[in-house]
Amino acid sequence: MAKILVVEDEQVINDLIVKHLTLVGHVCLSAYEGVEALSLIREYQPDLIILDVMLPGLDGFDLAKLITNVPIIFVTAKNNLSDKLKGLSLGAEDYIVKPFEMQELLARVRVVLRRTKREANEFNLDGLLIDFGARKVYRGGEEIVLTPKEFSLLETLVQNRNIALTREKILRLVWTYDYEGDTRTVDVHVQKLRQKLGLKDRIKTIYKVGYRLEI
Amino acid sequence: MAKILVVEDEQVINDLIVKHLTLVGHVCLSAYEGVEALSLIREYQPDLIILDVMLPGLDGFDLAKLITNVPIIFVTAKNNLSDKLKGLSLGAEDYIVKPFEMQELLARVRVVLRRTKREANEFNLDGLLIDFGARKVYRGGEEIVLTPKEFSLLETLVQNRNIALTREKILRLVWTYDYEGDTRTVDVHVQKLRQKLGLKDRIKTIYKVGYRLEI
DNA sequence: ATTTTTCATTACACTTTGATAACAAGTCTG
DNA sequence: CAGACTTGTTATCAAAGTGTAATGAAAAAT
Repeated sequence: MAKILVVEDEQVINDLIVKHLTLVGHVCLSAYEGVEALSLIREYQPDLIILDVMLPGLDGFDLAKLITNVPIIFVTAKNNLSDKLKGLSLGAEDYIVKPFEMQELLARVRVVLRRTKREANEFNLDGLLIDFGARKVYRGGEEIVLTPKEFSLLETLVQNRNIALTREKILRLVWTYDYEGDTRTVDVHVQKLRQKLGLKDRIKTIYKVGYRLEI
Repeated sequence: MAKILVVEDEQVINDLIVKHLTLVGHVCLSAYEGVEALSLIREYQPDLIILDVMLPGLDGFDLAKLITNVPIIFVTAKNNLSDKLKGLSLGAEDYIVKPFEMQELLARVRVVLRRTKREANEFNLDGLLIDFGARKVYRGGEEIVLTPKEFSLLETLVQNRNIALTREKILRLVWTYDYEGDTRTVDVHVQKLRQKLGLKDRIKTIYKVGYRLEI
């Protein structure tokens, strides 16, 4: 399942959370204060952090500021609006107030993991399913076969969706960064994508600039 | 800025939510029951749905099952664990219990949008939203189509707002550095911007000098 | 080694842009 | 306030950009 770090100074609660998470199949790590948590994060790169706000020393909010790229669910005794806002604005995926039912925590963990996993691996656009792991694309269960270059182009368009990409930037991202070819090459591949995927309206041409995938 | 659909049968609450979301720059749609919501979703493709669980006819949970690809924040009066679990398992992005503080709702909306949309590089001027990443401009949700030169000119005016720019400087910034054309070309493009964007009063002419965007 | 696939390039039709000219309107200065 | 100069506004058309299909070389698969 997932590697989850539980940062909570009260040992009883920490153990309880770990026990439940382990029961549903996750691998857990415990930390009892902020600095310890930081080194565990660096060493083990957990998939999710459950983080108590009230910690001795470095508190949960300070810790959250130092973490990027790992989803966080805050846990706190304070049912206090400004703390909630603070947590959410620090990039928390969720916020849960003690006392909470263990079932609710588990449900929220499931949601966050489902989301982060799915986001990393696949993308849904109109009726089109893009599987980045397998580098395959499906429409209504049927695979649409893309060549490697076509898939890479689609991938960078999706990663930079709603952003205008110049042909030069696309060349650097999809081809090698020192590619010396014609920028018209990009055009031809974009046409292929539009045609194969039926994304005529989604992949917009920006005259004199490049292309943009609009979602 | 995002398109948000508010599905809530109590008009007072619906209006209140819409009011706050609009104040922070979103474009809102209201639905007062499930079937109406469905057709609005199909027609307008909102970026986010705020969905009351208790609805006449088709309820929030049933509605959620019919929706894919649009994030949902459930709103409900029931602070009831099994309902929360049901909502979260149906793929809700979040779950918020009445009575809630409007600030908390806004914070959760921000979190969901940050996650789904990725924050863009935007600038707000009067009712005008300039998205530099996408190279698009909106007024009241409607896109105003600018040509490449027009957008570049707008960009440099914004970057140098409240500074008087000579025509020569504008030529160097927007056109090529060694552009050999007439400075009257700048005038024509400035007129186009004033006309398209309704910035007659904002883009000031400085007699014998050039132009300045005043904010 | 032969066949198949991929993909860069070219060519040509079609679309969009925007520099310029020409005239109208506005602003300044003596 | 009149003339000189500056800026506003509109229309036009050459030049530049893009869509698309075809071609053949290079790479990959068989």
